[in-house]
Amino acid sequence: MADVALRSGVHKGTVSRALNPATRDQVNSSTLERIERAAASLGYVPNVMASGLRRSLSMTVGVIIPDLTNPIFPPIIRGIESELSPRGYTALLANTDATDSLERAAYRSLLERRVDGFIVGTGLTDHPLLAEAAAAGVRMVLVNRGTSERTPFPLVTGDDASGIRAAVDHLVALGHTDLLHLAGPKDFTSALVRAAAFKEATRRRGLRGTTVTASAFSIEAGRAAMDQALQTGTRRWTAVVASNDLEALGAIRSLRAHGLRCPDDVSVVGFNDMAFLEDFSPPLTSVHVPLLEMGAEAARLLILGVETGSQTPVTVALPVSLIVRGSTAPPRDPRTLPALAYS
Amino acid sequence: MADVALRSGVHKGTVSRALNPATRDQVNSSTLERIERAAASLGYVPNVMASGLRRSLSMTVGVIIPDLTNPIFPPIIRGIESELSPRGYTALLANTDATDSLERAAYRSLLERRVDGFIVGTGLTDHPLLAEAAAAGVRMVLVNRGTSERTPFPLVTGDDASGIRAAVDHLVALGHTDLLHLAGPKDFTSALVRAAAFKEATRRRGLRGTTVTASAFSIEAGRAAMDQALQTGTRRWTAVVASNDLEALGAIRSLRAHGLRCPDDVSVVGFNDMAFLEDFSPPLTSVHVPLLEMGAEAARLLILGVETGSQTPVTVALPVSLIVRGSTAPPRDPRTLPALAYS
DNA sequence: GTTGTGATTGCAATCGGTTGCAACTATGTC
DNA sequence: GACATAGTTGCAACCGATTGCAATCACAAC
Repeated sequence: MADVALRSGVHKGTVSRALNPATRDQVNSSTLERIERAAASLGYVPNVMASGLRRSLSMTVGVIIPDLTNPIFPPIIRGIESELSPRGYTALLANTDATDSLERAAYRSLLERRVDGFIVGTGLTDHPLLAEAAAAGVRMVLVNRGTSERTPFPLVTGDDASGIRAAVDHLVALGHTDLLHLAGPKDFTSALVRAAAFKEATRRRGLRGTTVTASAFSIEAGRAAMDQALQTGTRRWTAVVASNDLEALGAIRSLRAHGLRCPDDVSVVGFNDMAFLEDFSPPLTSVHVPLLEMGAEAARLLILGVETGSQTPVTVALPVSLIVRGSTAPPRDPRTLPALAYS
Repeated sequence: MADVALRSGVHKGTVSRALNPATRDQVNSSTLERIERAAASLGYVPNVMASGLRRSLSMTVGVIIPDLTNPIFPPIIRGIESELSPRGYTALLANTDATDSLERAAYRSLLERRVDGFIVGTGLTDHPLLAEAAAAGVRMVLVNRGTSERTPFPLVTGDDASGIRAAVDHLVALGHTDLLHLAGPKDFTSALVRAAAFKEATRRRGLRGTTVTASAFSIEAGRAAMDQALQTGTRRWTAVVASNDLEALGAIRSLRAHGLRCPDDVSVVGFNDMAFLEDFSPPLTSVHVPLLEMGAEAARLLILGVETGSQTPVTVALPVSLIVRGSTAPPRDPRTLPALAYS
């Protein structure tokens, strides 16, 4: 910038004003043009760090998620980015593998970079970091999963309860009366909310509902939980509502290993409607969650908080919808169930 | 930091030395302890921007990709991050949608943030930005896809040619002698390399090989290209080697729409081995590319370049391997081909 | 001719660390 | 006791912008 000032024969303060859109009108148009020419010919690139240092603003947002390879996160992050980049913000990404130590490290590292705010998608129910952040006056928005306690931060999720209700209604309409819920780990609020909604929905409709809990939101955990469900005595349920698409996929693998077919023997509904579900075997019926929009809304909320300087802990529950594909069908006549099912 | 200095009764220069691991041994251990206590009690968080300003180092790396929701990128980025974060670097993410203007904007925006280097996964064959970056002395590593011209930047890819050869060999072993290559768009080098390898492999083995080119590396484009291939006269080929898993998926959709089954009527091989392929219908045989490792290697190369201050344009081709699943099988007797196939 | 007004521009402090250099202290050596 | 040496710490300039305040200037009004 000093070079530009020298080249155009003005003080660097004037250059600063000329190059900043907000103060551009304070400088004479002929000077402005001269400065702009000088800047262009010198290939001047402003230093956001220096500007940020002075204005204590970094124009960056920290995004903390457990694992980018979990298919729900890429769309969320794209959504976030779609709102950030037009406004000049950039996303700093950190994965935590849901590890407490990595999570602290990521938080700290982003804090050291003076991010203007955080978008957090880890969603562990109890989180000391949140209280800490709140106390420190950090701007933050929770996405996808909330926390058990009240937090001072806004939250953007899908409407979990209504998604589960839609899934149950769909199965009921097909003729199922005995359902299994493949719940997610208890330390995630989304899992808790969905499990509660399942209980409530089956009770209301007078259905039999059983629940098994997977140890993680993953294919492996879903499969293990399903294995367990299939090993305990006589199976009565004819359909499964999973808390997550990955668990649903694991469940289908387990069913297949036990000689049961989906949807012929057992119907399965997933949750999130991750990409490519229609190409799966069978194409998975799932609750569509507007992940992109979720990320975008979270980013909007965060920027609002950053720019107004205050946040209200609203909860935004985005509408979801059931996408019916090939993994759900009317139940078979129980008498024709294959023997293996009872093993 | 001034507060910490005040509190511990030393000069801020000393605090700086005490808190920096590299200069920590220059300060007396009792003073050090006093400073650390003061820092902790004050909740001091160093400002990386300020430090970066002085040292002209930002400890950040810009990652430019076309689209995070393309399933090959999340693993690559995880790989990158796994190398960056232990060394104190953070990734700044930017999507470009393969748009030239967005790409320039992303590059510029990251440059303004004074990233220490770039990892670029866009892979358009001709790229003015690369020449520009090279001229500006920017550190950069290309990942997944290279460029047609020689660039002064290192490149990390999978071994495309050997992957295609493995796919062809596998199909030959099954008894196929007439293959179709579903190529990727010509403006991506990976597509070009794979197409050339296909030509070469079929020629060497004395097979008939046809090529159709998809307009993008996507399901839709793959499907469209396949539709086209199926509409042109009599089909002789019995297997398809796609340039990419998404194209393969699109091809399978097209086949299905034309009343052809995979692998019964037509075998299909994908490329990249993206996640969840084994749950697809049919489970897709694909060339496994070590995406995580690719990202990690790119990050290592970049950090090396940043820290040594010089880069050599090496090309690292990571070994790939064919993962055989359910989408490939021996060809049917041509006479039993369903009539639809000839439509 | 004087004064007021608004538009430009210069000045210099500041943001929060880093670092070469100088100063000071304690210890050891002859 | 003088002096060299190593270990600590203070000093102050600097990184590259931003911005409140003051200075300057041109022009119009009186």
